[in-house]
Amino acid sequence: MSGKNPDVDMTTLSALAEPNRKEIVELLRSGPLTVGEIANRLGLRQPQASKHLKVLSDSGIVEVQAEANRRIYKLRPEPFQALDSWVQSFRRVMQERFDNLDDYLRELQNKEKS
Amino acid sequence: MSGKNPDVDMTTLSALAEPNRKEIVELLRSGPLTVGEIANRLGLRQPQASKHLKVLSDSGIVEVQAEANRRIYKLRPEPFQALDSWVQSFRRVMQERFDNLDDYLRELQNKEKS
DNA sequence: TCTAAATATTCCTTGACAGGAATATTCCTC
DNA sequence: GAGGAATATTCCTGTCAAGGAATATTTAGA
Repeated sequence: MSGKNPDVDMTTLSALAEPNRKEIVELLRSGPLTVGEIANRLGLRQPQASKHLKVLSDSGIVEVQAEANRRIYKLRPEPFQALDSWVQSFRRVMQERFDNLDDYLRELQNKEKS
Repeated sequence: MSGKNPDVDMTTLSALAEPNRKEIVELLRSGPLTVGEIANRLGLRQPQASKHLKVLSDSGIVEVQAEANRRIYKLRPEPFQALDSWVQSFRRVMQERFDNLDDYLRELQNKEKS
């Protein structure tokens, strides 16, 4: 038909595919945080927190603001917008319309099992 | 404030975090395909294609329909819906509103650099 | 300048995982 | 039922990434 589908950076996905990093992202949803606070709230050791934050930072998910001794990390909007666009490109799949007979029959079969 | 945020299964993310698997998913966006077709179009060897499809299947991203000799794989809507909900829970981040002074000042700084 | 706090970095080890090659399994056709 | 096509599975190997521990770096303050 028309133009290309939106894409999402693999580094975004692989960064989010690590449990601790995903938790960091969830945590930062409510606002910027310091490395120490992140480590504390998630029960991580400081070096691991720093390492995970570096990965998140390298992938552009997070940005740093130096505040004297501390580094304040916050989420960046772009990766989430890109991820959103990408997922949206599957709206046809998400609609879950049963357009053809095969799907319809398989759905009937499933209902019979219950 | 109110209820909990939507969550997304880690297996969904880690399954998608592998380049070949993501390509398989992109490919299946246009419709169900056979293992052989998937392998051909993506330049994969059949066993690797099968293995990746197993991972995708285990995570619920994909489902199989046996058709005699062949196995037809197609996308399942649920993981994408879940991923969509999850990303939507970051809408505040995605809006990129500069609600506070800090952000505003940093934005000014960036503009001065150019 | 010395110290302490906050953070980043390095080195090491271990486990997970992806690819290659070979083989097993299933099903159709003759 | 023998052979071949399509797919799954197993075994092996190498790579990469995460955690632990130690150390380096930066900054504020006395």
